[in-house]
Amino acid sequence: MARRSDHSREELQTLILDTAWTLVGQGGTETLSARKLASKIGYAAGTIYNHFDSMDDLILRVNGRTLDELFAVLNSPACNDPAHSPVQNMKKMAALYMEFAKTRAPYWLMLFNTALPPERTEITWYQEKIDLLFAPLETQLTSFFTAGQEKRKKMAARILWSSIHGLCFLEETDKLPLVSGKIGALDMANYLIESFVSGVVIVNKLKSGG
Amino acid sequence: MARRSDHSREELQTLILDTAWTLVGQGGTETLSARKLASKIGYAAGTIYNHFDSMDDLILRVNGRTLDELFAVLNSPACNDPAHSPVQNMKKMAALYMEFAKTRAPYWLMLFNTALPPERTEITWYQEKIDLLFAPLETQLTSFFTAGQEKRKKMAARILWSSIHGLCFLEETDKLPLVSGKIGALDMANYLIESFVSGVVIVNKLKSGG
DNA sequence: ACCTGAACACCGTTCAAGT
DNA sequence: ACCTGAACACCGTTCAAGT
Repeated sequence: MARRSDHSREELQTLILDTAWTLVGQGGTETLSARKLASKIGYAAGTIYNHFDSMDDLILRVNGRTLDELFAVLNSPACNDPAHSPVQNMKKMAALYMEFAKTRAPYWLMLFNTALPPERTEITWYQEKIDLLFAPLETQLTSFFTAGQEKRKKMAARILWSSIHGLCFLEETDKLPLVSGKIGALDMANYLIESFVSGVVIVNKLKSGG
Repeated sequence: MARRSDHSREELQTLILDTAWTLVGQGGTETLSARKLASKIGYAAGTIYNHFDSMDDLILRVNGRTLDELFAVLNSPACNDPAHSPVQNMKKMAALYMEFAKTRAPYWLMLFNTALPPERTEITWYQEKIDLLFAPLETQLTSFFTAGQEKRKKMAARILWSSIHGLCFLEETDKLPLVSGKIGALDMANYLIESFVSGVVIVNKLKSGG
């Protein structure tokens, strides 16, 4: 059969992506298959390959959308409040991140369960989205570093981000052993932020000679 | 056909597990399939289900073996050296962990890409293996806490572990944006350990009234 | 130019039938 | 008691054939 006039090329492309998004939301990565997706939109499975390189490519696009949503969350005024201290703002960011992981679990899990393709260095749009995620945290950290400590500030942002992610990830996947009492990953993230920032201030003073 | 006298029940069970181990080592989780595994040991695919509940169960056993290896690494004298400071020992632990992640990549990745089954609360042997992993780190942290701060010490161990894992994970999966210069996850782990421990000491002093 | 249907090469899992 | 072979219900991906 020939081209169908139902949808333009762009329409069909976003229809596929939207439907993939819905399927992942319903049951995680496992629910997403080319055949299921195709039947859902009334096309043959092969048609998907006319609009996406592979299922992995499609998953990457879904992940891109998730990264966009995550960025919106971490950029919300709630965790960039001038009336609050940087530490308070960062604690809020951690809380929002963990809430995102819980409420959007299937998307968030897919983000980390899927490996980037080997030619990932060429997928700059994806790396750029990831880069963006670290910016809000860097902003909150500025007051603890001098102008000459740009590199250390970048390190601190990456460390905090990875650490909070690690806590969240191990908790969500039940790989973080419980502490007696009702202590969850968020309490630990708060403890981490307090201690790490205090420590950074000291270490910085020592390095700058004092 | 009937039971074959080639292998005893235990022999066949470990043969399956060993072969699964080899397959994962060769090409990661994707290389492991019931059919491939069965043909490799000269049995029908169905036989595997006579010795393991499912492929997920088998993967869990492989993960168990990985956890054992990881524990051996983190328990090595190299990172529990009385001649070294706790901070030095913890840095060594971080280095060994990251080396493990690199050299045993397929096993290490499988550990975190596979979700625990819903009845996980009943799989105590797995949770116990995870628990064990945190013990060496707790040991190194003892000197920074008083006897009454047991809970905070446990928190600190979990935080440091999760954080180092987070750094390692994001780096290994290319999700940690680079800092200019040759700064890798290990440098960040070292920075984290220094700063966090310094911070913990201060925060503890404040809490105990000073 | 694009869509289909069928094909290819795979999966996990179950189970009657056989010894 | 345990193993097989075949079956069931799926996969991702390709591509000649059709419009």
